[in-house]
Amino acid sequence: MASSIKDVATRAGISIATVSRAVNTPERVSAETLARVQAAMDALQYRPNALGRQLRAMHTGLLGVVLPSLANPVFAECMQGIEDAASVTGQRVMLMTTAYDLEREARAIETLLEQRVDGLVLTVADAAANPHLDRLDAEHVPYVLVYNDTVGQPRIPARCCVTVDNRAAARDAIRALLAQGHKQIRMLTGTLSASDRAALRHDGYREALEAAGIAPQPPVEIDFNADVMLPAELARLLAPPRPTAIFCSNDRLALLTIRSLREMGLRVPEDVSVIGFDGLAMGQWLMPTLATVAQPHRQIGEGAAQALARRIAGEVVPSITLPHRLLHGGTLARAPAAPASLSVVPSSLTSDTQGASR
Amino acid sequence: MASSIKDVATRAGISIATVSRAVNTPERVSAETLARVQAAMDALQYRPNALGRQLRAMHTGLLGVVLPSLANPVFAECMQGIEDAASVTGQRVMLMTTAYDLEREARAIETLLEQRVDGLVLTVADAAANPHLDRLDAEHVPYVLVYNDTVGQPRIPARCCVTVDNRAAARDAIRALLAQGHKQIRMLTGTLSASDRAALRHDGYREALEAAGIAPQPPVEIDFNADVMLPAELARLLAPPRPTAIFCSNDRLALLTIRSLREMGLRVPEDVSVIGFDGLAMGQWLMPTLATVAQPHRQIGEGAAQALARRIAGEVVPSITLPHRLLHGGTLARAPAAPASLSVVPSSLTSDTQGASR
DNA sequence: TTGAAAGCGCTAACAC
DNA sequence: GTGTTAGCGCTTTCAA
Repeated sequence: MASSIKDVATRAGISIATVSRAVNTPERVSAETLARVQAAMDALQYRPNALGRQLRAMHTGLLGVVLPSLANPVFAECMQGIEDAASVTGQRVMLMTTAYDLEREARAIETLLEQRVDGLVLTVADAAANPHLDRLDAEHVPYVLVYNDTVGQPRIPARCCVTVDNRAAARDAIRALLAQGHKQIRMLTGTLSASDRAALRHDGYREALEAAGIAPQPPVEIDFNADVMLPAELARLLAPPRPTAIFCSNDRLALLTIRSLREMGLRVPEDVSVIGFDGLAMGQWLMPTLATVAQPHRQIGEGAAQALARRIAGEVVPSITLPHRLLHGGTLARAPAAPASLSVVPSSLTSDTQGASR
Repeated sequence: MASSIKDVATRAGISIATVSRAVNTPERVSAETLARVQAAMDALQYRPNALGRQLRAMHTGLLGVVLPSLANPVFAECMQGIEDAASVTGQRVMLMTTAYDLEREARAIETLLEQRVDGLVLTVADAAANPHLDRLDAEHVPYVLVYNDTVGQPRIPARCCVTVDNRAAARDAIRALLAQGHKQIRMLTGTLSASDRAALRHDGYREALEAAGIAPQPPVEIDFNADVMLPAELARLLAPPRPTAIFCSNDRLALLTIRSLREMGLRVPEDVSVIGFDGLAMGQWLMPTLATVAQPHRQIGEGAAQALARRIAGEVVPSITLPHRLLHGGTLARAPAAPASLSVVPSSLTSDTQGASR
């Protein structure tokens, strides 16, 4: 049984109030008593009980974090940023993951609020249409969104998002492709309707192409969690007019694409250029390095924790748009004079069903 | 101000005891009062305060997690496993990261214990020589280690580790290399003294080679966090007798190695085979896929959470050794008849100091 | 089936 | 500089 303030008081032969002062405001305690308290605390291995303190104080110094999954390095890095920033100000962090499941999201928020976190950092599928956020607003719970991007959207009141400018970032990616002479640029994305930022990235894709006088092809949507590309999907991705470059809405998809292309005998970047989105550290360990639009995940997390701290303090905090950075990696090269021909239908287009059947 | 049990009681015209029962043991409350309590709770948006409950109950249902960093996908995945398992039993999870810093480790543990977590899951640099673990033992705090591997070590009492058999796993990696005709096999590792498991992997490397009648070369140690390989390190890695295969103590190092080799014109796996350790999901998205010894990170996390639950319940729980899995990826091929010659000293061996100077 | 009351560990207002 | 005491929100005896 852990010892309490009472035990310390008894042992030091003083009142609990003085022990409390010794712990929290030692300057208001005489040197002599302070020493006695110290001795007692050491002897008893006293460790203040945060629960008692928090119950009394009506706040906890706890931040609740609700993210889809740590298996995605994007969120893992962001979480690290949150933790870093929180630890600087002595806040602690409670994490719950949701796998984008609305019901788990609800439970997570509820649990965190029962624990009386001072505020929440969260990522949801679509921030403009999330019932839980409406409730948080109604209950005046301080919260900050990460990655969700409602900045351009008309909302009153606006939600505090810490994010990059997804649309502009996507435009930059496409422009980098255009600058290398690419005209046929296809987009590969996770389910558009399931992610506000994916939709925004698609907008950027369209805009950049249209500004260049090129008619964008419809994006190829594939299941967010797949770790193989189905033959049908690959076929759609390469359907005529054969693309010389592919813009993927995230790095994971980009890696998957590169692999699929190579398996069917296409060279990256000689035959097809590929650019991703996220800037996973890992992409830069590869050879060739992955061309991508890097998001400052760590800073997104840190920024969110800081913004949240201010919201908790009662400030009105606007959304924060952090700069993205185009990484001109080795998977991006000049467009080939003529698209590589696929004389033979590669095996992966016909027989790779077994690997894909999970 | 959030409403409390007292508010609900007042509004429902009953005592707080009955409200408490309505929440926790509704079967002991008459249907009629239950309805009244429900109505009051809804009207007041009542949310039970976990702090009060926990203070009273003398346990919290909180698990403390202490890990080096979530930027490392190994720990991120493990953390996801912990969270998954915890959420099944209604436990919640508080995370603190340490960057392997002993002082941060101490603070993290202290903070978590002040919050009265029921137990801890942690990874430390060297479990056999960690002062904090000794204190946890002395205070009878339930805890479980992940990745740390003291299984083979004589210790009384043994610490509960959830891990793979690092030594055997390394042996398997080397055997796979031997089976492909490799005779000159070098090992690349992070600082050996800083990691009990790296040391064990090195043991496995030595053993497997010696069993095959081959004298192992000393391992090449490089800074754990570097994201470029220094020319001097690369030179040591390739020093005669020129290796035809390289065993890296983790996947990150393996990726780095592959990149460095390719930059100097060596082909992987044609000239040099590379095998890693960890089984990062990402390694399988690459082309060629990374040969590696996969650890079941998710299950390690889940297993730890479950083991911890049992320790909290008072059981004595032995260490758990989870199976590793050899992934025979594309970066591993038959040894070349003669090692590739490096006629010219590649530029990366002489001039790449700028990239490395961070 | 319900209520009164004690107490979990702590802080802060107030009195000395 | 120190002590007394109320009370944060909750559960759980014990009585009724």
